[in-house]
Amino acid sequence: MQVAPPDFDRMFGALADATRRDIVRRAIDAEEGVAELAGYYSMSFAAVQKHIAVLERAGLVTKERVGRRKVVCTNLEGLRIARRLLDQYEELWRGRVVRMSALISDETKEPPR
Amino acid sequence: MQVAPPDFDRMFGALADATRRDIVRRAIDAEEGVAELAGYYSMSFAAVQKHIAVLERAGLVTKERVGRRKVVCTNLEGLRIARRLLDQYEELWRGRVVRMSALISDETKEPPR
DNA sequence: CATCGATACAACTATATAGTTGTATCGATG
DNA sequence: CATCGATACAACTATATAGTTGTATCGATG
Repeated sequence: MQVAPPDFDRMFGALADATRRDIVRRAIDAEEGVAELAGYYSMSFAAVQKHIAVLERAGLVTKERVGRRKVVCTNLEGLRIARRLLDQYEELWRGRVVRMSALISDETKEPPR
Repeated sequence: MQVAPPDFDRMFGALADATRRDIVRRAIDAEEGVAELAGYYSMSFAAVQKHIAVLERAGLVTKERVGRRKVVCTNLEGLRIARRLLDQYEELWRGRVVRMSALISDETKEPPR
C-alpha cells in the first residue's frame, strides 16, 4: 500500500479555520462522536460534519466506529507532518545565518584591498 | 504599540498554497524583490504580488525598501507562532496519554468488584 | 423487521479567493 | 523634471469554500 505524499494545501487549509482547529483540539481525547462535537458549535450538524470531513481528507483526524457512533480522533502523525515543514523553514533560516557569518568571516580573513 | 494577537486563520490560510510556501522558502534569504520572486512563477506579476500581500497580512513575511525595490523577508517569528500552536496540540496529546495511564494504574490499584 | 439515533451526502446560496489586465504611484537617474 | 523600473491597486471573472435544508443510509434494539 502506497502512502500518499503529504498534501500541505489541504493540511494548512484545514487548519485555517477556528472551528476546525477547535475540533482538532477536542478530538485529541478521542472520546466524542460527530454529533457530540457538533453540540459545541452554533452551526448546523451538517456544517460540523463537513468540517470533520475536511480534517479527515487533510489527514488530521480519523474516525473510529464505536457502536452506532463514529468517534473522531486527532491524528498526531498528521500534525507532525505539518509541524515538520515549519521546522524545515526554521532550519533553512539557521543555515542562512551560518552562511552569512561564514561570508563575514571570509571577508575578515581576506579583506578586499 | 499594541502587538496584534496571532491570526491563525490568516497564517494557516497563507500557508495553504504551494506558491506562497515557495515564496516563504525563497524569502528566507531575504535577497529578492517582488519582481525577482515573480520571475520564478508562471503567473502574472500582479498575482505574485497578491500572494506576497497575503503572506504579509499573515505576518509571515515583511518587505524592506532597498532603493526602488522592496526586498521580501520571511518573518521567523511568524513561522514560530504557527509552529507553537502545533506544538501545543502535541503537548495536549502527551497530556492525554498521561491521563490515560493514570486511569489505568488507578484501576489496577483499586479494582472494581 | 420496524424503529430510531447517528452519520453521510446531495443540492443549493452567499461569500472568499486566485487569477487576469489595466492604471496609478513611487523612487532613482540622465 | 521627464523618464523608467519597480511596486501597488482597482475592477473584473472563474472557481472554491462555508454554510443551509432535505433525504438516504447504517447499525443497535424492542
